[in-house]
Amino acid sequence: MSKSLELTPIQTVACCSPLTREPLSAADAERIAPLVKALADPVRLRLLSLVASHADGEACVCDLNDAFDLSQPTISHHLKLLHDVGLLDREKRGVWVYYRVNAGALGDLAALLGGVSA
Amino acid sequence: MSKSLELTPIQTVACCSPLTREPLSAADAERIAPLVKALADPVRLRLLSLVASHADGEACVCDLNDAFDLSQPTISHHLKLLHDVGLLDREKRGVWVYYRVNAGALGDLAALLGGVSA
DNA sequence: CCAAGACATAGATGTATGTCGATACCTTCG
DNA sequence: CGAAGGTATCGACATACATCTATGTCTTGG
Repeated sequence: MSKSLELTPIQTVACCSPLTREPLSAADAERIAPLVKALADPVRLRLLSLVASHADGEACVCDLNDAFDLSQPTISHHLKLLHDVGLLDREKRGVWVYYRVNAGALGDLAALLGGVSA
Repeated sequence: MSKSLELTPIQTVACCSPLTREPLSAADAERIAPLVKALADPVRLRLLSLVASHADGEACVCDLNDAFDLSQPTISHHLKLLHDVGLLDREKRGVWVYYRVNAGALGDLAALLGGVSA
């Protein structure tokens, strides 16, 4: 709602009215699009789903790599993208890296699309 | 509304569990991604929002063109894309073409992301 | 039936993106 | 310390995509 110095996509999504209530400003649309774009790939959809539905709500990269016929750098690239927009949180424990979903961000995005208030 | 042999993105979205409940199958992800991709553009986000929030829930292409600093074919291209995935319905009345949002499709997509039941 | 206007399609072009192999970076273990 | 394994970064490449101009199609008015 109020603009501070710079709004992250997540913050923009959380503050905006549902798409169906009032026209989205060009500036808001520019900030939200990268977040939606991060989801607009079958591999990233599955990654997010795998992490979200995994035991304890977190998944190790090693588990995720095995779920795809893709190279390790490619999976790493997709995870980084999801992390950069704020949909996945990252935590390194020892040698392994664990990802978990930012449920709030995903919920805010759903609210923006569906019109249900956050 | 039931076309049995092949599932449209919309139908896939409507039938799948929320992303956070169970891992999305590769096939489902492939069908859903185009729908999300259709939303993953600032212009299309604004188009959808403009149509949805317009009086009577529908908007003429002529109105939409004026809202952007883009050529008419470009807007037409984006509208076609949104229509092809089922997010916008199209109706020609006389010289003008009116678009309205498929609220169910948008809601189903939101449910898929947010985990709220469809 | 022809001209004008609203919208769609076609073809071209620059940029973004998904993927890979090679390699660098860490952390643990012997 | 040095090797091994897990993960990230880099550079390259092919494809996808957003945009434009030019043109086609359809409907209405004169």
